[in-house]
Amino acid sequence: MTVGIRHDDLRRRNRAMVIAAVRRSGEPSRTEITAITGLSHSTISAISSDLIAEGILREGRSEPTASKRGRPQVGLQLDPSAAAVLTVVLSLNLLTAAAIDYSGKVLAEETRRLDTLSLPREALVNECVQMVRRRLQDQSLARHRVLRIAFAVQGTADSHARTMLWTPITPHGDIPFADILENAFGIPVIVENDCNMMAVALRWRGTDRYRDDFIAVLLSHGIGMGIVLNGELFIGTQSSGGEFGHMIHRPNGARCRCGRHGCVEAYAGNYAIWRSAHGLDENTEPAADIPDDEMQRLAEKARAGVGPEREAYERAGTALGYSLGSLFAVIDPAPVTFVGIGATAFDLIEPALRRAIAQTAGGQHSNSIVFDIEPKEQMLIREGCAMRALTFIDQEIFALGGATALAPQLLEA
Amino acid sequence: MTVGIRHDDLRRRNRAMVIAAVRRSGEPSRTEITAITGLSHSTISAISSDLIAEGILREGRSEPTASKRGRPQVGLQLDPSAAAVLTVVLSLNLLTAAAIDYSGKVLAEETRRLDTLSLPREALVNECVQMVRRRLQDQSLARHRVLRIAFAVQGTADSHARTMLWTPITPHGDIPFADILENAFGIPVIVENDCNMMAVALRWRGTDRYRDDFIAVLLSHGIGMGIVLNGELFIGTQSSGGEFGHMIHRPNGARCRCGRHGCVEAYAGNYAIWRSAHGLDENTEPAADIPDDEMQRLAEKARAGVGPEREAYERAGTALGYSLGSLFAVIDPAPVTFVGIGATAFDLIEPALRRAIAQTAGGQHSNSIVFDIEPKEQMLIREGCAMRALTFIDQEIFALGGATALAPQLLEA
DNA sequence: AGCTTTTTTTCGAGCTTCGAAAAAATAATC
DNA sequence: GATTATTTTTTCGAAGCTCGAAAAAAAGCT
Repeated sequence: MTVGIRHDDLRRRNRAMVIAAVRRSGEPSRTEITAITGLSHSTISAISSDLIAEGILREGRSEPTASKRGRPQVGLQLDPSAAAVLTVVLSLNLLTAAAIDYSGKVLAEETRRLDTLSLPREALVNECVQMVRRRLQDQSLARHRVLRIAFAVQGTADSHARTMLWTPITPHGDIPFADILENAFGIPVIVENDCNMMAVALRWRGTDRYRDDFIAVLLSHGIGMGIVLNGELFIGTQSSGGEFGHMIHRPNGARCRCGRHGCVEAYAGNYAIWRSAHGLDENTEPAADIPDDEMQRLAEKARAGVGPEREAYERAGTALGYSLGSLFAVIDPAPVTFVGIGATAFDLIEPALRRAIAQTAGGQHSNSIVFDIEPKEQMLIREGCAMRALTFIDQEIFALGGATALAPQLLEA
Repeated sequence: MTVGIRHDDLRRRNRAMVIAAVRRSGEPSRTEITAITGLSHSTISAISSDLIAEGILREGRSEPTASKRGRPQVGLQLDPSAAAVLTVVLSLNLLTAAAIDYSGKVLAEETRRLDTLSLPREALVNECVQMVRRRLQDQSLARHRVLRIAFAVQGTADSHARTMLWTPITPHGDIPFADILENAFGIPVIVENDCNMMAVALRWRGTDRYRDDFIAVLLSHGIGMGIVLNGELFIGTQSSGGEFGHMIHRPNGARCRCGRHGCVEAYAGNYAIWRSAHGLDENTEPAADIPDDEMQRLAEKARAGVGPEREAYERAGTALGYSLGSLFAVIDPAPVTFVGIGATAFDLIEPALRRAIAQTAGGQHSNSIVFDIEPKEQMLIREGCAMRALTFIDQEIFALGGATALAPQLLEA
């Protein structure tokens, strides 16, 4: 806001605009880009011709748009071989990496089960480094230069997206994954919160209502949230990634994994539902991990009829409803996607959730609030990471123009 | 984000940048503006010479910066006669209007007491129109053209800042004040929430910690909030102006003025403290209005020793603490200024507030969170309105250049 | 084969910013 | 008091960008 626009910024910004238009629209013609960006035909022609010459865009081969009068439009698409990115997702007992080409297609992927809770710090770091090394040396990336690595983790990252500050999946904190991986491979790295990446992915999926303002809520062992406001990912002033799960539902209430009492998570996390369904006191120590099929069985029992299981899900719905409603009081209502294993039991949660939300200030139009379901969080997180890394390349590297002719990345460790 | 930058946008933006630099810095020299904006000397020279020729800026007369070697810097300041704005603030039983010159100085003001709760809709609207008419015809504005009117009201405005949707100060809602006043006077009008304007004012006061992220909380009959994030006023997706006062503190708790139960306001608003201090049930109907001196007396009693008054303030602090802490879980902690009559009793509220906030996720660094006090809300709201309207002129009118030579506004109704 | 329609490129004009040099205005020095 | 040094501000030509209009390209229609 405080810095002026220089003359050469202009080209950079407009190049970024054209690339963004292509990334968003699939295969727009130059004329369509003209309409999207509001720039003139001449400008779009000049910029896209540059981008094609630099190997960033290419003309689409297909010519399916028959039966129209004049010169046919020729669609522009991202050149898949212009670059590649790596995504790494670290979650409870699971490490996943994938190679993605510049157009966003998955080239290869790999998953490993780890006992993250008990693994020593060094071993955990080493697993990640080895995984990245294998992916980089894999032949799927032989013809690509990898320009970015996006690392997503459950928990909080610092505001510069360089260090994992805290996570519930291991007792070790303050791990500077960005520095570690950059030193090892010489490729820029960003560290991001998993729920934020879910939100980014939803935004790119392009559903109408997930454009400007929406929320992604992870219902898993813990509760997480990613928020998009005004079309941009909202990260708080310290980039903690929205600790929605630790909003206070009931002062001095049930015991939470975080050590405090009354958090939403202590009512709606897997362990909380499990604890409540088994009739345990709400101050019972949270279980470390509960397998997905165990939660599925719990949900089945709850669906079968009234009982402690049903009540546990209702309590979860109430906690989520009041907290979402309180959030909506400040943020204003927005569509919500529930992600993760808990989302498969949304039918059990929804009635109590809607009842609770209706009693809050943000719930005045409670019935018009839309909820969506997306059971598989892993894919969503990977998608978000990929888009995050790719748009970085678009804006910070390819928009510059001259700098495109970078030396090919070194793939040695 | 989706629209490209045209060549003529460049000048517009850089002109806006120069005007903003002058408005912010007081009386910067061209060289200082060069440093602030990052533009070249030549560009700043050209732009400021234009702005001076158009009567938007002028060279400062004072030359106090002695004792330096070379050619002395000559400061640039806003030309006070370039334009003027009107601010109108409507709050419980009070209507205030002020005329402000382009440099931000108050030219004249007027205050009227009204019984807003009982006044019919037509009469209320008429009071506002008459007030504006008197201000516009006043000779203090004889040599100024009024380019904007900013109308602040307790309650919610629509997202286009045109209609007052709902307010606690009168039973009438959906009053299109912007259209009414524009039709009457032919001057563009914006309708804003009072707490948002408090936040805008704090931002312009220029204290270091009120730059990028901070919160203004109005402690009055009701509880309101204005939030600035990333240096910009945050208004929710529907511009409801952050109904923080109606976050749920205790599900099914005390009765709130809004008809729901358990809202923060039902514990921390004037009526809630009064109700609690008098030992009334928490479901007792909220009082319509409580004079400031009555609240002062309550606070004195609470300071005198332990008793129901002291407890009432503690309950208020607890409610505010938990809610702020929950908000901080999502937004991340930020400095807070408490504004209004309740802020004068902050010494009574603070201990319980800090205790509560320390038990929430957002309160991990509870002791490092800074709280400030600003008892007089009226002045703050007026200041915010003025800056809002003035920056509108800066960006939407004066940044354009050619359009500056607008015909003088017609002052007739 | 010629005409119409639509997309894309080309080309000169008009702005804008920038860097370097010149001009302006003052303090320091001799 | 005249000269020199220093800092601010303006001037001027060069380079780059976008735009509109016109031309070129590539189809369908008659």
